[in-house]
Amino acid sequence: MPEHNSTRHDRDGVARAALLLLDEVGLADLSMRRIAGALDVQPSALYWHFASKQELLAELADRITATMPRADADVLTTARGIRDALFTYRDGAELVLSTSALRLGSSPAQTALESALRRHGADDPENRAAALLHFVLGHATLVQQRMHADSHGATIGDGVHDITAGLDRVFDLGVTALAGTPVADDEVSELPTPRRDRA
Amino acid sequence: MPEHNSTRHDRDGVARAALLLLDEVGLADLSMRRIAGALDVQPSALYWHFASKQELLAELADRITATMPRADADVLTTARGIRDALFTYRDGAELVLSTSALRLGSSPAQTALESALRRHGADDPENRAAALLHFVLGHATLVQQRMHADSHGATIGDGVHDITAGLDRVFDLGVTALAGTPVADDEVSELPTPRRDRA
DNA sequence: ACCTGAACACCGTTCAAGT
DNA sequence: ACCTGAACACCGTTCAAGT
Repeated sequence: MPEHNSTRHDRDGVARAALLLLDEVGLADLSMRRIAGALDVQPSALYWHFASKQELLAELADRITATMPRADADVLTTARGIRDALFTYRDGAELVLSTSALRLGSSPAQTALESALRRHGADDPENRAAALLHFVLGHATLVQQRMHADSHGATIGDGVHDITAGLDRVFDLGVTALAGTPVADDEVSELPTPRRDRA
Repeated sequence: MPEHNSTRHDRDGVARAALLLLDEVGLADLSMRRIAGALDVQPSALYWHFASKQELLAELADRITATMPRADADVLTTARGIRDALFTYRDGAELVLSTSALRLGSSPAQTALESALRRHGADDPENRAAALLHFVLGHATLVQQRMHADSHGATIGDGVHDITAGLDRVFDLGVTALAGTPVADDEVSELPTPRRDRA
């Protein structure tokens, strides 16, 4: 059921319609002509609001990653927040990955990871944050593609549960390992990390 | 300069031409019509060898990942070998990532990582291998896109050296962290679960 | 076994012209 | 400020027909 707006549109409206359509049809079928159709408008009309499809996709990627988690969360929670933001829209991870080639060091996601790592007392927080982001993007892209493939592919038994659970374990293991062991407790002047003496 | 073969082609020849063309024009411009043109053939001729473009791309991805490193290498060497295989062709990482949604647990890359992890004495080698592969794919995709973006984008000074070097550090840090600390040396005999009593 | 020729239903993008 | 209409140079895929 199309939108049928008799009003004219602005940049925000176009982006919102495109995001809705992305969730319906997926990235491969998200054409300028389809977006125009959803807005009851000629394809050429979109080029008043965006210079190119690439620019429109970049806007969508920015909107997807704009939903960033609490600023005071720990590393695992922050990483999960990023992953879940990518999961909010169909093919969100692939879209962000395709788009985030530029501006590698400045994304809000990487910033959030970096400060969480600093609170955690990890060494080399900049590079660790980058590695963590690369892992999350790769992982989320693969998981999302697999979900899509399973949904209309040959489903053998009910292995879906096991697969999803297994992938969640892979995610937690990856994030935990990449967060790193905090540096020696007595070296951290400002934020004394809890010592593990409960064994 | 096109190929100009007057002979007919087989599946292997089509795949090789496509791989060559991929390196020249990149994934976005790798159309069936262009591949056909490189072979001096009508586009429809390709459909005798491959059922769809998707199937052809999957074949290319398989060929890219078929170059796997020595079977007895350590984890870092194995991971670097996978990354370098992805770097062999333009957009190789993106292509493999797009294609490897299916058959997640059976790739030769993951198998190589898993046995390297076992030799390293890491715990939970299956999930670690998966996490490692996700990281390598995400990292390589981002690096490769950035290389492409830099090559015809706004280059500020000579920051390319620093960027590449920084990304290499991120890669090594990520792989090392994901490889995990080996379990205590004297516990590794058969497989008795290690008790952590070294604190 | 391998390819041509023609067709079908699509693409992104540009640009004069309308309101 | 926002859109139409028409055009241009492309896509992937199918299918009868050729050799």
